[in-house]
Amino acid sequence: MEQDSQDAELVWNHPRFQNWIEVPKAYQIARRLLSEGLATIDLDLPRYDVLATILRFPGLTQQELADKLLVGRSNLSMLLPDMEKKEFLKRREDDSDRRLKRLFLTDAGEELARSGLRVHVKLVDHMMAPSSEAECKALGDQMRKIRKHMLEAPSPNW
Amino acid sequence: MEQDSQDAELVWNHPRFQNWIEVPKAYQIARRLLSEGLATIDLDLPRYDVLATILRFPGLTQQELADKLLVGRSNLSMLLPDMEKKEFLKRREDDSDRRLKRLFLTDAGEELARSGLRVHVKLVDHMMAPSSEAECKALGDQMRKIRKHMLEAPSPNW
DNA sequence: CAGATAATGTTCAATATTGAACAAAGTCAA
DNA sequence: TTGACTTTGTTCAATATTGAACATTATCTG
Repeated sequence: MEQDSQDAELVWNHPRFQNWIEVPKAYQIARRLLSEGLATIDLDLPRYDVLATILRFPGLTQQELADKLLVGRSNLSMLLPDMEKKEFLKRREDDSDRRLKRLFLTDAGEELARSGLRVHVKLVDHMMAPSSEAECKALGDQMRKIRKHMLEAPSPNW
Repeated sequence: MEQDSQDAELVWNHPRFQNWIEVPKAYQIARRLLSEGLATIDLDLPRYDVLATILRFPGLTQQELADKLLVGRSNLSMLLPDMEKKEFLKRREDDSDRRLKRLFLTDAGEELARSGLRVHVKLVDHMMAPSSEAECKALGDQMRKIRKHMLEAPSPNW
C-alpha cells in the first residue's frame, strides 16, 4: 500500500491541493459529530439546517431557503410539508406575490432550533478549543475570501 | 428579516462559531464546482472519490475505503459491483483472510481517476489562487489540528 | 392590453445513502 | 477444540436528494 508511482508529481505533494484536502476531511467529521449531537435532542441534520436558517431569517421564502442551504427546491417541497404537519413551522403565502411561501417557526420549532444551535455551538467550541482566537479568525477570513472568489469566478476553464 | 432578537448573544456573534461556519459554506460550494467539473469527463462525485482513493491506496479493502470516505459499508456494496461491471475496478479476495475484498483499478479506471484528479487540482488551484502559499499552509495545518483533536476527543458532553 | 418570458413551488421517477439484520470467516479464551 | 465474540461484506427497507416537467403567478415588451 501507499505506492504512489508517478502520481507524486501530479497531486500528493501539490501544496495547495494537499492543504485544501484537509478541509473536507475535517468538515465531514465535524458534520458526523454534529449529527450525533443533534440525535440527543431527536433532531437530524436536514431539519436542523432548516430550523436554524428560519430562526435566523424568519419569513424567508422556500427558494431563499434552498439557496442558503444549497439544496434543490424540490428537496424542500418534500421536507417542509412534513415539518409543518409536525407543527415546527408554518408556511404563509405572501400577500403581494402569491407564488411565494414565507416560512416561520412555531414556538415548538423555535425551541427546537435553539436547542439545536446550543448543540452546534457546544460542538464548535469543543473542536476549536485548541485553536487560538487569532487562528479562528484567520480561518474564517480565508474561507470568506475563497468563497467570495468562487462566487465571482466560479470555474476554471475545464 | 434579519431580526435576531436575543439570539445574538447565543450564536451569531460568537466568534469561533461565526468563523467555523464559513468552512461548510465554502466547502459546499467547492463540492458543487467539483461536481460540475467532473461532469465534463462523465464522472460523478461518489465514483470519483472511490477511484481517487483506490489510485492512492491500491489494494485497500472495502472497509478501509468506507472509513476513508466516511460512508457506510453498505454504500460501497451497492456502488462497487456496478463499477466493477463497468470495468473501472476489480475486487480480489484476500488470500489469507477470505472475508476481505481488495480493490484495484483497471487501466480504464486508472485513466479516469487521473482525469478526475486533474480536474480537482485545477479547481483547487483556481479557488486558492487568491491565497498565499503561507495562508494555504496555515489553513491545512489548522484543519489537521482540528481533525486530530476531534478524533482524540470526539464529543463534548452533550 | 396581449403575448412572451421568468420565477416559485410541486410532483414524480431515478439515484443515493443509511442503518439494521444477516451469513461467512476469523480470533480468542477456556 | 469448542463456543463466544468480532469483523467483513451483502441485502433490504426506509429515507434523502436530485433534476426534469409542470401549473401558477409575476413581470416585461411590444
